[in-house]
Amino acid sequence: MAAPLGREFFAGDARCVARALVGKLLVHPDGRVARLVEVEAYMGTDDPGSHAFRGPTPRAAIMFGPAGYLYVYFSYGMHWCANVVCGPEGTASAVLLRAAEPLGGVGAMRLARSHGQKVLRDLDLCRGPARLAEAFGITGEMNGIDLVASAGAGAGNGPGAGNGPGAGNGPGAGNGRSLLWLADDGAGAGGPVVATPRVGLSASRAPELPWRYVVAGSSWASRPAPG
DNA sequence: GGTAAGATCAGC
DNA sequence: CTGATCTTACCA
Repeated sequence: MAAPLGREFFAGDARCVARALVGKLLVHPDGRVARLVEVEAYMGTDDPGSHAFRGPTPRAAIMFGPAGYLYVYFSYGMHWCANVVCGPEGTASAVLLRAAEPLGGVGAMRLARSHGQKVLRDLDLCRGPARLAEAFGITGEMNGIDLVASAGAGAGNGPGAGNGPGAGNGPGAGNGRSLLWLADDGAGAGGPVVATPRVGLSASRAPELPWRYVVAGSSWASRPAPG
């Protein structure tokens, strides 16, 4: 049983939320499920590594909004990366989803990730932020969606319930209408979670801060972590 | 209106 | 290690 995470889960300090998210599940309504093994916290106007450092620019504005929404940005002219907005409204922070262990819907992930006829190992499906986003079909069109189930998630068969992909089969049935959400199955991270410096930031622009949280020794992570 | 750098990945 | 590929934000 995997209980969807509510908005209050994301409303705290992004660094605490990030650490707590390791071991949680990312769930797509079509049955794709993966356990997060690596995330990073990005803060607001005090964090030079954050997109919100320059204030609420059009791209970063969503980071200043309420917690529990998806922030998707386009990276290096070809990749999408997925974040969860954290903290109280008016402050900016988010958690970047960097890597996960595929648990369900692996076929759909492989399909979403296959660019040619190349065969991808399970290990390569979600190992890295752009790979993870691609495996779950996350693109800019999903920027700003609510990752938290709306109240009264029960039936969801109203007059307007017809649109949207994959209405209500699979594990997603409990959530109502989100296109994507996070859940807790109680299993935890399966090992110690360690904090390391964030990946990919130029050292000259941002000081090294240990805001990357990763399961020690996990081979599902985008790069090895001490363990 | 021009430009440099970027929360990356895949192929040599 | 390097190329791909384009948006964002900053500067003139």
